[in-house]
Amino acid sequence: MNGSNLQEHQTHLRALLEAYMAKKGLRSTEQRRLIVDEFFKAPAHITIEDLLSQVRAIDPKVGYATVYRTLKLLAECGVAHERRFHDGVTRYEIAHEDEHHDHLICVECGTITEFEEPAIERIQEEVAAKYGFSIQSHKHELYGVCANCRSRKRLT
Amino acid sequence: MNGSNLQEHQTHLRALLEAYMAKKGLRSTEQRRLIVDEFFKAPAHITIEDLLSQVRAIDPKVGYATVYRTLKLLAECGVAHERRFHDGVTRYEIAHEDEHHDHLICVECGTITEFEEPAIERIQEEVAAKYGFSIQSHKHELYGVCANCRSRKRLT
DNA sequence: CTCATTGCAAATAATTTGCATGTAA
DNA sequence: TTACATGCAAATTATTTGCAATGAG
Repeated sequence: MNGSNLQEHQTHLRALLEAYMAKKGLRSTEQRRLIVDEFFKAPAHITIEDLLSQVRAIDPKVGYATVYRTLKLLAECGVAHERRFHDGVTRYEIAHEDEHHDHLICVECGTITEFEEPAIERIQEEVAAKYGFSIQSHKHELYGVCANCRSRKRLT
Repeated sequence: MNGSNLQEHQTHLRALLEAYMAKKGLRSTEQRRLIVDEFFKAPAHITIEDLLSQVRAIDPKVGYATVYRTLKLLAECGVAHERRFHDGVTRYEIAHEDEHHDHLICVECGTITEFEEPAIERIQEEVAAKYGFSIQSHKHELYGVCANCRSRKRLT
């Protein structure tokens, strides 16, 4: 995805949010705008905790609950996805233009890498068809040791 | 897997547990025996809550924490696996003889179906290799609507 | 006897909610 | 003005832990 597509995609997501808020009679507040802006700038798979401190660097008065509620809102309207990996903390990720990606999670350093594999997607659909199941979403995570950690271990 | 293999497998798991307990100097108590027996009889993907009431039907004095600690123990020695699906509750599953299976989860009725797909396993390994990543475990869950719920919906 | 285990209750951790006050529209 | 939003603190939910009493080896 090139720069202008990224730009367009963000614009699209913001429009999605705006439409959802209009439909529900929700209001655009200073806090929400700030939280949303920071969320778009934040690294993928950010936690509420981390996003809160990023937000508080700009406005220290923002409360925990507001960030929670705003991210729930983003998740509801499809702008963000909630992800829970093995550490019991919910992480949020901007909705990708292409939703078909999964995760490699390093159990040593916690690094999360995304991958995409159309062949897996296709087989998933076959499996679902076999069971008469219609897929709405999926979660596919590989836990193990990343290349970095593996080479670090070989050195020690 | 036929009946005698199932039997053998259970025996194997019990031996695994016994060995682990011996190694760690842990004791075989009435509660642990009861909880483990009930766990083996319980449906797959049982919650602590449900297992506790199953256990309390036999011995009402057993505490929540004991079930927790016993299932943690089973998970540690590889007799059970902890699974967390989208509802925020930890579920436990008996370790299968064949570990390579994944889950279809119905978002309507909550039914969890297991599936096995060697082709996906193989591609996973290819993906991992591409990133220099060594897989220790994985989680692959398909969320959607099961055949039953789909036909029920068509009728209404 | 010794030390792991139990059951209870209290502690944590993550998240959610109630409510008085603030503020978009 | 009206009712949604905020920030705080308190409530919830799931899980974990401390500890005195109990019980296995």
